Amino acid sequence: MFARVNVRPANAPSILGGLTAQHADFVTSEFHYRKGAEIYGEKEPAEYVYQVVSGAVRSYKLLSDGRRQIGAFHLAGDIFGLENTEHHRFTAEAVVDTNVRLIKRMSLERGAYSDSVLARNLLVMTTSNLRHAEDHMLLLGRKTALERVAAFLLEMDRRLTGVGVVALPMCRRDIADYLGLTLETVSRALSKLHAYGALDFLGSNQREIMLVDRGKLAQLDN
Amino acid sequence: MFARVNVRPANAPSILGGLTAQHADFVTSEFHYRKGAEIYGEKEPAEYVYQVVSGAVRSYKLLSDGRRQIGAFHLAGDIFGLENTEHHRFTAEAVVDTNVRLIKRMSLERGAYSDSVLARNLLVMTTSNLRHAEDHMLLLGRKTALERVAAFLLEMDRRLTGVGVVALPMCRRDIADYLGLTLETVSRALSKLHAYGALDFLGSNQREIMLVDRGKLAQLDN
DNA sequence: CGACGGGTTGATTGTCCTCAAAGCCTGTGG
DNA sequence: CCACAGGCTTTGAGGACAATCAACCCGTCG
Repeated sequence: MFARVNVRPANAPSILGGLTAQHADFVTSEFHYRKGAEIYGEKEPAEYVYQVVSGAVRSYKLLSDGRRQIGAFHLAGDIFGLENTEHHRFTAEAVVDTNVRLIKRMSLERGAYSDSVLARNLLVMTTSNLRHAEDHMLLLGRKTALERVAAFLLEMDRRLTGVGVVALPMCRRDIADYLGLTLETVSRALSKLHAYGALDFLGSNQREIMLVDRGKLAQLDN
Repeated sequence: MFARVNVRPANAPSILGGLTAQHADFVTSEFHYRKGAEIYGEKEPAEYVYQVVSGAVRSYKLLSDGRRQIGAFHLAGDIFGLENTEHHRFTAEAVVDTNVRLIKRMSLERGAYSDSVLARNLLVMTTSNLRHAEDHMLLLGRKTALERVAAFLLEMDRRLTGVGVVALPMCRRDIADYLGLTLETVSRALSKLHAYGALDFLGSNQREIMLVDRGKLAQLDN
């Protein structure tokens, strides 16, 4: 059968790997967060940097009336909470039960001064976040609902280590808030893609999706 | 009367200033681009980093059918084209007649290895771009047309050195493609804000806008 | 002058949102 | 073991906001 929980991906960044090797004292501890638990809040002082060991995390901003925009999902292996600012710019919550590794931010800053490789890695990670945000602006500003959902599935397919199957850790509402849509629109788009023959639903909870025809999805993705 | 062309802002980053002082050989030349001229294209090798001396630049991505998302406007003093990747991720064009200073990217990279201050500055600039993109995702994903236009005006008010007046260098279509709207919707929103008493039009071309009541705009901005 | 670029405004359309109902699965407690 | 509640999802009906299509205005420039 198919794994329900995401495992350590093959493409996990060597950044923290290298970091732990060279700077073992940076890694302070590992922590478990229950589904829905807040890891840090927007505007809180940024004391730590985090790496997802297992599970998934959502980073989001809120408007005053509760509208929510999820800026990114962090999956196993991903590093998040690296702000380079005094305060967090997002709220981070566990999407499902999640294990997280913590690194003290102060040590990273200090390290970056003395260690040009570490400095370079910080820049690479920040650039990678920037690239994702830039692509997501295009999606949010200019793509249709169907195109957004197709792009989302392809992104998750790439990032989750599914063996042909995308096992989404997040609910429809999370997907909607990531894509700038409503949960109903996401659901309708998925149904449409199913009818179109681009995907199949596997599990009983509709979160395991087999991408039957990636070509059809890619065509929608532009 | 009011200046029609943006002048060098007081808050221009000291980053490149310091850079030119310490690494004068990095600055290769200054260049003029006519209104509408392309400075570089998406996926072109990133050879240079740029700084706007006067004028304005738009950075955008296109979908295959021509839909356009402007990721950022670069105004006098701003640095752009700093990708940290081999290739540019946006196309950059002059919004109006624009003067631009060029810095060879290779020299920057080399400098960052030996010079930790320079490395730090690269990170700061990238982080600043990231923060802007993160805020813009919230706008594109979750704000209404009126809220987007209000936020846009406040951003331009902050960034342009207007003496009470925002002298927009870009046309309605550019604003629309920045805000994920159509030019008609932008125009309607501006008319609505005018009727609402939040702003006045000054010039004959409707691009000089006086923010009569920033409070009203800020309220819409959340 | 007449063409053109840029802007506004009106009428209509369409995509997505909102509101609502129902189904399914899981877990819990009698 | 079954009843039932709650979370999550799907689907339908109607409505709203922004897009589209279109007309017109204004200023500039050849």
